[in-house]
Amino acid sequence: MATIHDVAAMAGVSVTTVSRVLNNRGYISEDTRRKVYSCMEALNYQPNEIARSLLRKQSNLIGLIVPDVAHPFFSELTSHIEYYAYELGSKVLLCNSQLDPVKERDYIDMMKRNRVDGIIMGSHTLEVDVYSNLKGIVTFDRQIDEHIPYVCSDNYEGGRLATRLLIDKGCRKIAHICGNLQLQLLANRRTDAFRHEVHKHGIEHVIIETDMNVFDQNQYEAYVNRLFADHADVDGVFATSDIIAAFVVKVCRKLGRRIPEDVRVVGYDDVNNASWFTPALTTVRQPLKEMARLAVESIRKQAEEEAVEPARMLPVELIERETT
Amino acid sequence: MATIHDVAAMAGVSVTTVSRVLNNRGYISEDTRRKVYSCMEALNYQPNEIARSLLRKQSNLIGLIVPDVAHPFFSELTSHIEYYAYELGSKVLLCNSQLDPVKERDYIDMMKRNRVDGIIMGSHTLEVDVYSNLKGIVTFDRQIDEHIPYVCSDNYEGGRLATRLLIDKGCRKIAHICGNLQLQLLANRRTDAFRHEVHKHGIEHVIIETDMNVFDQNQYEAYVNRLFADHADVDGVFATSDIIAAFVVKVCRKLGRRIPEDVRVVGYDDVNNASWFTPALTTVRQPLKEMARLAVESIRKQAEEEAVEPARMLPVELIERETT
DNA sequence: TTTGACATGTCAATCGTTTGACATATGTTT
DNA sequence: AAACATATGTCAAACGATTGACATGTCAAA
Repeated sequence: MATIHDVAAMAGVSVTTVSRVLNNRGYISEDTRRKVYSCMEALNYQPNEIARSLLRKQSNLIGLIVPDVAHPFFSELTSHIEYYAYELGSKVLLCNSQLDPVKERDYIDMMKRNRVDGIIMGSHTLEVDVYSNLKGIVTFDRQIDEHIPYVCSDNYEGGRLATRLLIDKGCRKIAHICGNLQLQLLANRRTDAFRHEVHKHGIEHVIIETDMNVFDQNQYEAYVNRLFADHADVDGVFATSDIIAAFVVKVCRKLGRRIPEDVRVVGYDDVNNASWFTPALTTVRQPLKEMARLAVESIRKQAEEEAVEPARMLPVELIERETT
Repeated sequence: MATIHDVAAMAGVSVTTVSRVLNNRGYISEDTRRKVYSCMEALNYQPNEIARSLLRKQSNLIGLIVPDVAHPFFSELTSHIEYYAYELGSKVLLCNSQLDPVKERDYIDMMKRNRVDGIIMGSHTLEVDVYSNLKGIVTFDRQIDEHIPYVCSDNYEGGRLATRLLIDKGCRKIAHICGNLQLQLLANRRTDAFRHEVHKHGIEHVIIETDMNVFDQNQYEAYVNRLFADHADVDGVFATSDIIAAFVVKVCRKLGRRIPEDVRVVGYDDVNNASWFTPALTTVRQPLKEMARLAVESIRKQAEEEAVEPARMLPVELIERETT
């Protein structure tokens, strides 16, 4: 690969001059500017960003850690983050933690070694101290401690809306399938809201806590099968993700229960999938794109040492489709 | 951030010594080794990979360009690529081209500037010369020219299997929905196979060419609606992706056609989605994970200047589920 | 004639790390 | 005593680019 020296040599000028045209500083005549540009073209010169990063102490790299990009929720999130990073002239370094603490820690260290401008955590299994000593960080729907900014949506309201919809539609016994409540996720607020609503209205209910293992989808089916085996009279299900909801629909169909006549189902997230499904899924929409925007913005601000809001919570929206 | 000098100063040794323990070269006593490690720990030292990359002329970065990670096919591909990159100690730089030639070109230049070890192209809209002058490159299901290695699956066989299944099940009029045939995609072999089979058996058929615009999913629905409006007697559909197939199912349901009794549907790819759908989709499975492995391996080989196979084609498999 | 804008050059330091060449010890074997 | 392995140090160059300081021009305006 050609270096700035090669360009200078070919154009018959000094490297300082080339650098000057490259960075638009000092005086440069139109003549040399053109000459330099044409030499860069001829040599297929691309300034070495690695050298620049070293000098500037800025990599323009944003690290993104998610449990698995193959999961629709995270793939859509990733897509939006990439979009806003590109707008900023930054690049996205992608990592799947598989919720494996070893891999996650490894990735965080790797990112520190690569001097990323910041990390967006869509996953976390580790203790707080690992996250400190990072230029920038923001978590996604996860509150780790007061010093780490996060963006999330109004999980409590989402849980309330979903539960209320099922109650209003006349459900008598409602199941709620959620993730592992031991993990300190903000998503657990949905379960809080579910509990509150269901008690307020005196509705019979059951809560199923899954391992939230994103990767072994067969497990979901087993959970749902068990649910209907143990509680044949369930006529409403509020699942904490659209994928789980899809499995509920699948199992119901196998069991011969009609949706929404016999069982009503509400998902969560409103991933693209939700609208492709037949029947189309009723769900609670998170403003994913806007959340991604705020996350990237937070990293940018931290990199530029501007002040950042420690927490951003965005509104959710109930999307009624065919499963209720 | 602490540098190797800080570590050396704290440990009371020279930077050369620290570098020696870091890279395991030369003689080092157990004593100093321990001392150096504990100082690194205390200072939270992480060797600056940027400086290393500059010296080694190797970034350990693999660039991945896809149309959009939000698309299930590409998100699964990305996930597998990330997996194998991690195994190699490489990192994945993710780019969505949105099939926008400007953005794609911009990204390729960016990757050259960042001296990636290679690019995996899951998308391509550009002329060949842009791809040359790259350390490593491999395309995914796309044959650009003889000098650019690619990995793909047996598209012709996939098309044949899907078409034959519909014929064998007794379909009289089969529709095939494919992408833009102007783009030089290997996926077009599926259409070739469809044409061949359908002629061989004298089956009535119709081919719908879409813009393959991954992002505007409403378009798919419109295409499918038009299909059934124009050809009410279609009783078999072979769609070139599972997502399109999902829309076929959706529209059929709206139109009151039963699946598989009235219309049989075969998708393509076997993305995770396909098995979540109700009814579960019959589809042609591409060995995505293995394809990802080969792509990453090809980049690694190119970076290490080993010889690479110019083309790798993997077998596909017909997965019969509930839509046929 | 002096001043100042314009144009380019030379030189050296800096970013953080690696590496080879070479020096200088202290031990341990022959 | 010579030879050698072990352990560490000093020094400098290299990777590719940026930048500030300063020099040296030319040319036009005051």
